[in-house]
Amino acid sequence: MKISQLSAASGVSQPTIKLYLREGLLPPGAKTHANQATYSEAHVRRLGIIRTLTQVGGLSVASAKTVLDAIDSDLPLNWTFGLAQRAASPDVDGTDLSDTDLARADDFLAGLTYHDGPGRFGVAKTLRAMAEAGLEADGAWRDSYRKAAEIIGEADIDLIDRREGRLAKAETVVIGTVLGDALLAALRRAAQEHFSSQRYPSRSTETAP
Amino acid sequence: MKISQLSAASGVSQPTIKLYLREGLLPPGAKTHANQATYSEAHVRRLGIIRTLTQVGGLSVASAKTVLDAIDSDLPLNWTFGLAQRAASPDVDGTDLSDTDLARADDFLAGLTYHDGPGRFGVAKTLRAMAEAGLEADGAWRDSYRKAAEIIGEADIDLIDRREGRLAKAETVVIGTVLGDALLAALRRAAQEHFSSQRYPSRSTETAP
DNA sequence: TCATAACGGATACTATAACTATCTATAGTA
DNA sequence: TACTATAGATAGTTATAGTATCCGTTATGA
Repeated sequence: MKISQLSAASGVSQPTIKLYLREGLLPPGAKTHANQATYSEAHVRRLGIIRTLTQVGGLSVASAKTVLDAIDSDLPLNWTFGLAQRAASPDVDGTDLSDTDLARADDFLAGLTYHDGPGRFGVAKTLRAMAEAGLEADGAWRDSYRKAAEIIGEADIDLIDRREGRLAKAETVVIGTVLGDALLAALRRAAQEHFSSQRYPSRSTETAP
Repeated sequence: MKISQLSAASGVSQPTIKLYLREGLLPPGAKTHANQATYSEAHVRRLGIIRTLTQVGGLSVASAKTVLDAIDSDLPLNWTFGLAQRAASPDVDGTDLSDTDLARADDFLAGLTYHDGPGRFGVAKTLRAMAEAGLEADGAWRDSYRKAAEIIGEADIDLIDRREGRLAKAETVVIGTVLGDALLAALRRAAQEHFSSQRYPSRSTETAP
């Protein structure tokens, strides 16, 4: 398969494919000459994953590269997990978080063991932003969110457990981490619409401009 | 309060404040002369919300403007809801979704009434991406996600119900929609870490590079 | 009061990211 | 042989977010 066919098969333009080759997201084709190479079905599939990560998951090209590298590597699975979480969570380091911020997060996470990482830091950062924005979340709301997160987190781990082989597990980790966020956000919107229209039936058919 | 004090009080640089004024995100100060104006505490608060939406929520300046306009307007609350959902959900229109895509989404959403909008379309889009990426989600995982979304969606509506007055409700809708996504994603990571380390205790202290 | 600093507002500039276009020498092809 | 396609390098484009500079005017304090 030549690059024109790869472009046609994947729906990605030739210059963009060349970009991904340059940046190392896509492995080079098999060289037949100094300026000829052939590509395989694996390249088509890889391009699909790249577009999924960048278009649906909203990852930058650089972030997509790090998680793709993690899939290909033979790093322990929990490292891949951490890399995927970090790639999908913009700029989450512990700096600029005060003890108060972390205490608020740990309080919210009551019942969950926590470690330094995207989860704890992200919760701390978001709760601080909510407090600053004047959105005081009451206990009932917080309990619902924690309960929902527990259900999902366990389901995610179960799903990975059910995969066989490191590559399948790693792909599930990466795709699941990135697309799970998007799916959850969309489901949340659908559920909001459901309960909103259930509670205010008269308005249920109105839509925003 | 002059612009230098507004900058100091909000932590936003003067040129950036001028940018937000130009773009209409921040209302102009009270003019005292042709080239003098004074700003209030409301401007400080507004800047906080703008930074929250753009920095934590990841909204573009243009998207932030639309939801801020929605807070200020006297549109029905469910319109504000829709606008906030749309602003926080990049490019979710129904085009490019096939009947198959929508059927898959509706199947997933079983039990929830659904309408055309960011929720249904986003679910359809994400599930299609998962299928293309070869991540087949089994029934147990799907049930967990739907259950979690129901818990959260109802909690969100309850929280809004408990607010008094249109402005408070509208602010809760906007901040809650945008920051709720971020909080949920972070909680999910924390829960994944929790169950992962519970299940594989030997690896629990390792961290990704 | 008058020199200097700060102001509002307009304009121009910079940085980054993600593509896109063009160029060159070479290889396949009709 | 003529002509298109190719790999790879280089340069250009677009959009977004923020920064810097300039201008004439206003405030301020020694």
